[in-house]
Amino acid sequence: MCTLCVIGNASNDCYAHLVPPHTRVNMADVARRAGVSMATASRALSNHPHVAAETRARVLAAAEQLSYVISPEASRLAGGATDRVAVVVPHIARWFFATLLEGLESVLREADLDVLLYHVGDEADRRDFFQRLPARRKVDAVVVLGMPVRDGERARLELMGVHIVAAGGQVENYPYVSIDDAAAGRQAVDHLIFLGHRRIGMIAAVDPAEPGWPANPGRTRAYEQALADAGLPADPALAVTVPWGGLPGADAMSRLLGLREPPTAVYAHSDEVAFGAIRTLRRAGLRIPGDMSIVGIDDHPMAELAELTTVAQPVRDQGVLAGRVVLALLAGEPTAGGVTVPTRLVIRGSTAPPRR
Amino acid sequence: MCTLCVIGNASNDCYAHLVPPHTRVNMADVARRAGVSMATASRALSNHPHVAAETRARVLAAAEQLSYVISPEASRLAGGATDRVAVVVPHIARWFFATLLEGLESVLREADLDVLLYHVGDEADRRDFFQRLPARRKVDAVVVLGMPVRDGERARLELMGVHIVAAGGQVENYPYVSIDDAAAGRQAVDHLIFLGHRRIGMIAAVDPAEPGWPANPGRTRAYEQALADAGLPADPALAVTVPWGGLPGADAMSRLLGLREPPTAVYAHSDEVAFGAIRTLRRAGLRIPGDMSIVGIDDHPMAELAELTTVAQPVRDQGVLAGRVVLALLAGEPTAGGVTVPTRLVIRGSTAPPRR
DNA sequence: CTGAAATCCGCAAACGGTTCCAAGCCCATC
DNA sequence: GATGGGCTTGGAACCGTTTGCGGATTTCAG
Repeated sequence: MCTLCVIGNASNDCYAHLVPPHTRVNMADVARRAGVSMATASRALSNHPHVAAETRARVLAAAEQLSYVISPEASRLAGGATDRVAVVVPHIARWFFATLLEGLESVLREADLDVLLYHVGDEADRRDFFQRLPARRKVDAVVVLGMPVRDGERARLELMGVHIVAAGGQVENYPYVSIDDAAAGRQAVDHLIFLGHRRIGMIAAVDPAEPGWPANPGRTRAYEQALADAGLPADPALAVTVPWGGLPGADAMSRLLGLREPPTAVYAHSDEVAFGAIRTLRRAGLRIPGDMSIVGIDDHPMAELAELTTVAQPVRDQGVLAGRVVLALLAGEPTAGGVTVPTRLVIRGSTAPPRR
Repeated sequence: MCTLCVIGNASNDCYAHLVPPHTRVNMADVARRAGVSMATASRALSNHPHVAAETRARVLAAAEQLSYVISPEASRLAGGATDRVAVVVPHIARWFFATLLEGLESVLREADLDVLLYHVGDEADRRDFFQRLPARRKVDAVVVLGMPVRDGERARLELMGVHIVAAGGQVENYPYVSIDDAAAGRQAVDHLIFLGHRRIGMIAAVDPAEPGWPANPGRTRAYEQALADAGLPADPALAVTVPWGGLPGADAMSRLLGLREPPTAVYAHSDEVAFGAIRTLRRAGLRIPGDMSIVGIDDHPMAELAELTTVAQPVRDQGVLAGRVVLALLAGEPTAGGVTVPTRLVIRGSTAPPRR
């Protein structure tokens, strides 16, 4: 049955009772109807202790009957929380960030917190965001998704005076949740080494919107380290860095194929980049994994369709965990400094021992 | 130079002057410093007319020096707008919706409007959203992205008393921006027919979160109509409907291949579904387009990498246009009832004349 | 130089809640 | 049977802006 319904309508699609917006009812109306003071009404509605159960019920009933909704502005102004959290993302449309966001939103929504979305893409956006702090005074917490934050920017952020949480990124100054990039990279490269590859290429990706920044350091270091640990020579020509994306990935693979002595396997920093690489191989008439093995990171949904071996990371979960951290912070509970979620190698059809 | 800077710091990375959050300055402080009343300060800050230029400048200067930020709550409470718009999406992480959102966010952000994100996925979410109207009293407008809205739900939405805009979907009751699905479908199917295919399959997709709803009617009708117009027989076995997604797409193609007389070409309602179909074909050892042509709709970024022929729709643009409509509505300008953006066939390597 | 019109500006009343403080009440304890 | 203490409840002071209204000042034609 419709929870707001006055007339006991049994249908869930009861829309009859809701008053039109110009008939704004406020807490005073509710209080009057319940025969209590506003103070009591306020306490009853916001679940404060020290309100007689019977009184609370009466207030709640009155509120329902009037289909009263609290004014968030007034509430906040008078000292309450905003019940809003800002989410800052460098890319909205990329699978990784969108999925992170989806997980985060779900737990925030469940806790009745509103999500304010801030897209901070290129350098201009950053400057604007951290300088103007458009979220200032508007939120109880801010979550930074998959995005490095510079020292100066951190200083600004902190001036907002709210909780800060990081997820899916390389920020460790705040409570964070992310994977261990170095470990993930090792899983990928070690797999290739285990298969017997000795000449392994790497396609590293940098954010096209932030060309100045280095590619993911953990994933890069993992490659170098794995090679070193296996006693394999490090050939700088085998490591190519391109902007993030499928097409650049395709280019990168072209460069690798143009080498006098191309690799027999390639480790890509991300699945999307790997997909591009695959296209180049297919166009070149090369077989995967026969002529070339390739492994990515992420386990993008398309990886399964492309039969791509990859290192899976629980993206949505990271968002969910970040949301829980926010909730804990808001509740004043102590939280662990950071959470690292595990990754795992998913072997599909794109990797095999090198042809001898 | 830093726009907030009091001390004339030439660097853009000047963070020194911002006061910590506990030193909250309010408009009274600004007014005092500028030597005017709060009323004048308010008018100056919100760009009202009838404020002497010199006075305004003085107020603005005072505000800068104190690094004052207006309290949105108080402002709203006293009668201003919320400067927030709710965006309702059925899926956050899918490319189509995320891209729409990205476009929308960019123009809203530019207009200094905040974006409140509401994920309304399955039936339970819908019920909750439309019943509780969690966005009520919180926004100046709501944008519904790529999502049908039932009549009863519309009634609820309208009770919010704010502007409503639809984008990327099949809603025509509000100002909307979308493609012509029927036309897009025709472009895809007509292309196959033009190539000489006479036995054409269709993979229609329904939202897995809303299994009760039909697949996109425009795209379905386009298929039937195109066949009819070309004088081709309509074989019901050739039209299979599956939940949206790559894996279901793969299943669908399996079913099509299991037919006594399989099609020579397949029209998929969306690229993602087509990708799944492609995997099945590849696993079956069939060649594309040699043994089977396939065309999708969307021009997903991956389509280029998969060499998929598809009907491109300007997704981001639809979001941008929807944002402009919101702005116009908020400004009180009259707006056209709806905008239909064009689609175009992008021929890649997945289609060719049937083998004879 | 004068008077009216056009601008500017300040006062104070909302806007819709939250919460401190104190008063009223009931009940158990001494 | 009085006293003390714990729940409940109401009164009222904010929270930080916007804005209608009226007074003050400037502008400009006559």
